[in-house]
Amino acid sequence: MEKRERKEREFNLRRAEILEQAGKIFAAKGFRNTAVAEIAGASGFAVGTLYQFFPSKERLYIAMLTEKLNLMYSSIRESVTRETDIARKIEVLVSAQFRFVESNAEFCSIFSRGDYLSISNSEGSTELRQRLMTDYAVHVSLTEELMREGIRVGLLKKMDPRLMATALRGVANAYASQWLTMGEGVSLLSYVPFVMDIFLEGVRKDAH
Amino acid sequence: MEKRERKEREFNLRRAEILEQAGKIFAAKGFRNTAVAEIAGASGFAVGTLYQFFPSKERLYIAMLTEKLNLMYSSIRESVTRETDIARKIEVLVSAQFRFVESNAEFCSIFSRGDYLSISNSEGSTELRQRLMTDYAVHVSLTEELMREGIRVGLLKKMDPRLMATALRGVANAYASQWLTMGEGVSLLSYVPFVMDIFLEGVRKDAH
Amino acid sequence: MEKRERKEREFNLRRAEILEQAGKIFAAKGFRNTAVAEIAGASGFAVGTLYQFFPSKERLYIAMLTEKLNLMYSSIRESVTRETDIARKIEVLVSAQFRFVESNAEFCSIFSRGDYLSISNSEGSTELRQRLMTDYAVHVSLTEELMREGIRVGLLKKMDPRLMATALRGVANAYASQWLTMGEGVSLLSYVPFVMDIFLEGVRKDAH
Amino acid sequence: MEKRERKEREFNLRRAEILEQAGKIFAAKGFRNTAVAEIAGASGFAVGTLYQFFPSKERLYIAMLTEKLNLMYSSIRESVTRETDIARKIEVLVSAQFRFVESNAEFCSIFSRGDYLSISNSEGSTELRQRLMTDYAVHVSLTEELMREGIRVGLLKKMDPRLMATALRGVANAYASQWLTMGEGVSLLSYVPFVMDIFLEGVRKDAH
DNA sequence: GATGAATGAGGCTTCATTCAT
DNA sequence: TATGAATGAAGCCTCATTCAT
Repeated sequence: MEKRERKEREFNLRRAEILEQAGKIFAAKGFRNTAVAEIAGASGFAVGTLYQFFPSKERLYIAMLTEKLNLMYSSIRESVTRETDIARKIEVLVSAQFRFVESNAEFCSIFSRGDYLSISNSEGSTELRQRLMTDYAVHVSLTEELMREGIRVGLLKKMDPRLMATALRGVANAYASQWLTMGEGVSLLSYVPFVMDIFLEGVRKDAH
Repeated sequence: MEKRERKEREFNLRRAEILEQAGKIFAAKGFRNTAVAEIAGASGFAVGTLYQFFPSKERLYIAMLTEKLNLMYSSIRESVTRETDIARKIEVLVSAQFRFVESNAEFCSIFSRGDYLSISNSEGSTELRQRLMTDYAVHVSLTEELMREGIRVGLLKKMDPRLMATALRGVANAYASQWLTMGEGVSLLSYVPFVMDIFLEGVRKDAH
Repeated sequence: MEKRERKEREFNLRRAEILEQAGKIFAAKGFRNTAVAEIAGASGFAVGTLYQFFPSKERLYIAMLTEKLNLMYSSIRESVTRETDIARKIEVLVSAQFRFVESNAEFCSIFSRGDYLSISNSEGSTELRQRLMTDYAVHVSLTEELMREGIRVGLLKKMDPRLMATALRGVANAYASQWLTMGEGVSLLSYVPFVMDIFLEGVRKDAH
Repeated sequence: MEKRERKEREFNLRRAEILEQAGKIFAAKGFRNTAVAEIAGASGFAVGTLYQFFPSKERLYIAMLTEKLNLMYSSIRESVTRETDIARKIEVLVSAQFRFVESNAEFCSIFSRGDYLSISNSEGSTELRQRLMTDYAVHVSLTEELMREGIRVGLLKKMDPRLMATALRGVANAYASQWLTMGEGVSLLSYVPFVMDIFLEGVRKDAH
């Protein structure tokens, strides 16, 4: 019987539609300023229907955040894996992030604004924090791993990989943030060379 | 008659106490999750009393944010002005920020979380955004100005000063953020040399 | 599908029930002295439910006032229109008003007390004032029109119709007010002949 | 020792000043919409000082109302007593009322709006109602007495004096109300002849 | 006696969640 | 299964009254 299967597909489609709309609205207005009714309206369902997909506003928020974030992390991981040269790997780490930010500007503003910590201090809060932290830690590990490899192969100087990783993320995030708020017509990707140049060579004038 | 003077001093003391407590609680729970009654309780006043110092929860929030931020900006500006060497100026730009972050960890987490955008879409919202933007723009200008001077005196290579300034802020903020969340026992200030090294020299291994 | 129709009917029934109870309580205690929770309780709904019918306490008050007032005005107008003789028209103007007052004693006490001006000086206030004034002006016009016609057909003496209309309303209102406050067992309608007699003939003893 | 005397005079002056300002503001905004602080400000005293003259907002309101009302009643009574002719007495009853309304327009609008019933249903309410009723009853008695005398001396036709009194007050009040709301440049007193004419002769055209 | 800052109960309104249809 | 009206707890703010100075 394929009925169950079709049902499940439909269920997932609806669930995705809700998450899609929720992402937009949460991104635009923040967690507390967003009413469940609004998300329901935007996704074409009744309020009560939302509660058949997600048991609470909080869990909907958490689901939206973690699923989308994991999309970003895995897309970055994939891109990096595809490269073999360590210099290219590092560059791709940045460009993959930038590509995601460009395609998900609204969503990313949640993080550039930190709204993800707006949920109450109840149980759910710590759970979300945990999941986000864990996912983030994985991403950080990846970056640090690349630094370590860079040192091993003689591309990078000897330095605590964690310090280098933090710096790289800092530069990348700064450009992403600036692009998100000031967002001129330019593509964020066009900044990748500058990120790499500053990160690798620094800004001091060469002594000749 | 010095009575008025004493009154005014007392008024300011109480106002400061409220701002102090409000800063802590807002930092911990965000704007929407913080109840006015909670701030009142923490600062030892009745709810109604708060409203003799601030006409609304929103204005209290705005006052807290802008006053504290300006404290940071002006302390940074002062420190920078005291130096004459451009390399030192840049270093002090970072260390002064780090010093402020260390002394105001809770407060700074508001920004590392972006909660400052949680206030409603009413009039106050745009006003706050304006003030914050303006203040921030001044700080950005200062950084860019230092970059420009660095180029002029031959310390920094020729590059868009804005790109360099963004990168510097990115690296500094990344270290500050990490320190805020992971906060080990180490002083944030001890990272200044690493920031400067990475920013100026980059992380590529020297060819010898 | 008649479901929507039934829903609408139910909606209107509930709305009417709320207006009914609101009318009673507002009449008894005035606008400011009446708590929304009280109306909710009296009409058997939760507080939040009221706000699905009326967007604010003020709008509920305005709705209650204007809808009921228009009921009175239109019932008076209808009664008057049904008559042809001008003397009868004038008499019916009074008796229709008295009949309404008898059936809506509580509501009318709002006006005999002027509570309708208790709402705040905000936007809503002027709007209500406008609507009431307009509706009232229409009623005054009707009365004056009758006076004018009375003069034309030779029933009434030549005098400013406005002065006569004001006097007639004054006498009628005085009886209604007295009945509302002192309200003995007698019907207010039984006073119509006295109103007419005094208004038409005056109280001076006939010279014979 | 005349110190006590001077004190008392001062006390009464201040008390009168407060009542004066309270009258204006209550008249303009109603009981519930008027803040004690506002009255204090207008009369140049601190809030706490008001409470040395009146134990509560409610009692201040009651004092203001009853004292001013008694002023009106007694001025009317005096004027009436000064006349000997019954026709003149009745006319003076109206003109004295009109004169008071003209000099105390703001205050009178309290009654033309019924705000005097806005105070809470607690103890004070019934007390105020009682006092107002009593005072009003005295005034009604006076009017009825005049009617009775008018009948006795053959000026008025035989009719229940109460019905006549009510009608007279109705006509007078209607003109006063209209003058209060529409208040053109004309003096209210100029309407006395019309009141008397309509009341005594009615509006029917004389058969000739 | 005069002051006005402090108090806190009480009011209006919002909105996440439930449940009868 | 989908709906959306009903619920009521919780939040922000006001203001009559008190009391330390």
